[in-house]
Amino acid sequence: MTNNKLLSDFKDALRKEGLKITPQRIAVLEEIIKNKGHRESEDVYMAIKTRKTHVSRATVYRTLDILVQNGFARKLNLGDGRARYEPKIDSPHHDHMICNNCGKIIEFVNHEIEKIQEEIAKHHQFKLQQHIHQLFGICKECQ
Amino acid sequence: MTNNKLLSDFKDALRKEGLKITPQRIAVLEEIIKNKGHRESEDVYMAIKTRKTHVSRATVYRTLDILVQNGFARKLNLGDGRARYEPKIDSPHHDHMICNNCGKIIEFVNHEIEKIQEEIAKHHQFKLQQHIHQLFGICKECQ
DNA sequence: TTTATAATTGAGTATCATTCTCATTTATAA
DNA sequence: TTATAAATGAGAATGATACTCAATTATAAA
Repeated sequence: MTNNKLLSDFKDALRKEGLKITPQRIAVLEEIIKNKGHRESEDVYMAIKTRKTHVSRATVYRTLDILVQNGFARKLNLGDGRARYEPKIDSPHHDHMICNNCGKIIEFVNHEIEKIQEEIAKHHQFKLQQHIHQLFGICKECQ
Repeated sequence: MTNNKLLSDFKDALRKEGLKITPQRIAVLEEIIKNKGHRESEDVYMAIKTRKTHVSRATVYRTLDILVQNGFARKLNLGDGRARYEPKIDSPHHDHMICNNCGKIIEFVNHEIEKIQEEIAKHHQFKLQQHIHQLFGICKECQ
């Protein structure tokens, strides 16, 4: 998926929701899909501010919410009090391994776990909507 | 494990750490092992305050940390900005299913997932220390 | 048992990410 | 071009948790 396609998808989504297409919203989308991954709101705010578009922290938070709500981004809670945002497009579902020493984030995918999860939910007649699966420890480089 | 045994274990742990045995610390332990599970700090604070021992929020937070550090309690991050604490004694390792509607917390155990997790970590030469595995959705009663 | 003292406590303040408020600005439909 | 509802931004509010420091207390030693 090209960035142009993404951009127009985002504009479509905004229209569909009755939201306006503003330079700030476009800038947040562009910053997020740069695919540096796992960005903090403050990060995104600073990057946009430094580069070109005038934006406020409030608008960054608001736009990140829109991105999450419309499936363009995923919001991660790594337990340190600061949310992270990653682009959701083109990236298959994955979970995260976080280094307790250097903070590095490694993505992992495991279909077996996904399957077992679903079985567990089913067994409890629980309608599974999302999940968080994070492994914390010390990465290869930090040992 | 009786509560008396637990109490004396806690006292031993405090001594071992060079910490003093205070009524406030004992009260926090007692409140946590009541096994209502998944207690918020504010909960614990109110319960102790209402019943008997004079205690402050600060001391509750400090003591909960001591309990976690010494393996008497586990701290949960459910993504809503308020930590939960559960007694760790006698309870086998488990993860949590959280109802997005009513907030109910259901515990689940799955050894297969634990095993796969370890394999994933090993594969990345990652030294696994803790993990978070939470399933969010709608519980049986809320459907 | 008393004393000395370092640890603990509590009240209130600080912090920090995030959300809210509301006056001003702007995108967009007509 | 205009009208207007939505969006924005600056700063204040929020809420959980951590910090500060003077007063209190547990405990080891006398």
